[in-house]
Amino acid sequence: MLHIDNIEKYLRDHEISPSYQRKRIFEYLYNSKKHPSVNDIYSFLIDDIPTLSKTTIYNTLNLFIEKNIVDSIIIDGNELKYQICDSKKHGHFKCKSCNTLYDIQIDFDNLNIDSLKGFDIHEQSFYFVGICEKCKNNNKV
Amino acid sequence: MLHIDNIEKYLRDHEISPSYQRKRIFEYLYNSKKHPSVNDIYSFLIDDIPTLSKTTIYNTLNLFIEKNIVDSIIIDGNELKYQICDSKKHGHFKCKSCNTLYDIQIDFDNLNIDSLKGFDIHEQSFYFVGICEKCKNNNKV
DNA sequence: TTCTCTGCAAACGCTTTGCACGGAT
DNA sequence: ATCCGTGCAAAGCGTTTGCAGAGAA
Repeated sequence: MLHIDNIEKYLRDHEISPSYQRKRIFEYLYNSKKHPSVNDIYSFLIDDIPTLSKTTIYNTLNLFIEKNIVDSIIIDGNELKYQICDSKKHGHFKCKSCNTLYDIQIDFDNLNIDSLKGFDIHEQSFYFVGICEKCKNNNKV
Repeated sequence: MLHIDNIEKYLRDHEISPSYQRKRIFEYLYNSKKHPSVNDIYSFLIDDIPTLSKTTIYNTLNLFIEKNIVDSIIIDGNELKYQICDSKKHGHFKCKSCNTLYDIQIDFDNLNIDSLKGFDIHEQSFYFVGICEKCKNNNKV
């Protein structure tokens, strides 16, 4: 797991001038165990920053993506989710019942997929949808 | 690869009354090597069926999905792509250069991912983005 | 007739764009 | 004074919904 002890420095190191909004958005992403959407970020920060607009969140996230410190993922097709880039590649499992998005560690390097021979891979994504163990036990789905 | 020799019967067998539009949309999906979007289907069929509307394509595809004969996939986050359901699970590789979407055969059963133990998996998706061999050779990207 | 299918028009939700104000340097 | 970040308002785009007319049985 990526460890950052100084967000302001981290942003500067990635050529991002650390405005208050940008720091708070990054901080929320960094501390979040989930993979928040723009609305999640907005709902969380609006109490602290009453003037905050979603445009700023979109601007900021797109800047972060451009500077390669944040990734966007899409599971359902409705809204984008964001997460701090992590060198360790992982996939996702989305529980249909509780809507939790779990990180799934996958050893991509050992996949050895024949049909990918000769292709340059820049990005990869792997996800599952189903029912998580917790919901299976609680709700007997 | 799924083989269907009578589309009308295939639709009836899946509780779908085979209207002309539905047959043509299914036929296009079935013959298409790509994974067409609604716009792809519309562009292809509009010459033959000048009254065709995108609403009908959406209606039809959603009906097909409901009846489990078509899957929708999303790679980029902008528009949905559709494909005939195939029992053999596969992933996708999207070439950034030529925008081709390749099917990638993956042995999902042998993945043995520890963190998925105890989870019920209903859907799974696996994709890569990068440069395909053809584009590497042609354009020396 | 009755029921289903089609397709126009409008609505919807997420994201982007245009632009002007305000703060920092 | 200049530059950059912010945020309102509007536009954009893919998809869904409302609804009425056409067509099948």
